[in-house]
Amino acid sequence: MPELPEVETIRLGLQKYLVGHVIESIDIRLPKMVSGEAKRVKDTKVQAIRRYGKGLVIDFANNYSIAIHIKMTGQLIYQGPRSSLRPVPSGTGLRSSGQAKVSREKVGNLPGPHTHVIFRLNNNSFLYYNDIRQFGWIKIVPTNDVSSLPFFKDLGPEPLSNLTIDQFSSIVKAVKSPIKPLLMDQKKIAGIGNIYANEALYLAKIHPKRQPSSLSDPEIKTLFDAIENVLKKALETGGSSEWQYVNALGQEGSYQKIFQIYGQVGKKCKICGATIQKITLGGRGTFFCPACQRLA
DNA sequence: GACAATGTTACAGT
DNA sequence: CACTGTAACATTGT
Repeated sequence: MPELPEVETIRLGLQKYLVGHVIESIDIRLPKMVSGEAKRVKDTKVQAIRRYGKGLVIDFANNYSIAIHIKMTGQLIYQGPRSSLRPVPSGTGLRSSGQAKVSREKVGNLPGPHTHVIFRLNNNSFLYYNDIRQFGWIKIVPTNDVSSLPFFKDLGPEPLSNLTIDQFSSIVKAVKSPIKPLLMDQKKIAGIGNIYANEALYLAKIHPKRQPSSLSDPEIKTLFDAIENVLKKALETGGSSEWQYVNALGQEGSYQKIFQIYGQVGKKCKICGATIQKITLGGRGTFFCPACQRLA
């Protein structure tokens, strides 16, 4: 699911296959998914792919950009020659070409019934935007305007790059909502969603309902480290493909195979053997070990 | 049929 | 205005 590790994995794929190429045509099958003038990003080179939290930005040489949010069920899938103009770092879960195993179950033939936008590129390749629930959006805007778009405007710091422990500590101490909704608040910290909030709190042995102001400094540091460890591990394994998520080549990640707490209701805690419980918090499914993650 | 599903976002209430 | 909590968006699967 598209949280920071999943969106970053997609970004690495798009960077590898799109940069340097040119969009020749854009087929918008579901107009409500797209805003702005599509013609602005035709016939100009893709320069870079950026990610902020769970948002993606494709920058073009003419200073226009495509901003994309795939929300819960969006997929961005590249089909075409796998010639790369720049290397992809290893250990990112993006399997090398040749060995690629596209998830037929999650992708199917393209375009499919949930393909809403099709980009055709100059090297005989295609980028498909699929989205079952149609919650996502694609916005074509001048590059300078991206940072003032509603989603990007108020985005908090990046947990894997510019978030410091001091900053995290002051954010935590200032908030009155329980700790789990805080972790998922994109305005406070960018990129953490329901799965990794659950996993990080379990790893840090902190109850999802704990009041942030009640956390000790060591607990805050432990949580800070847990967030980093969980997100890095998820990146290494290509993200979680519990539902629709696949990378830019249509391949699944494997982090869902090592979920410690998310979705594990009724199973035994691997640390203490207690039965994992599920509650609803902030409208989201919340999983925790009642023994390891105590409220008091 | 009821319910839940990775995420924002608009709205109501304090 | 700032903050917090809840429902809504649309579709699929159990």
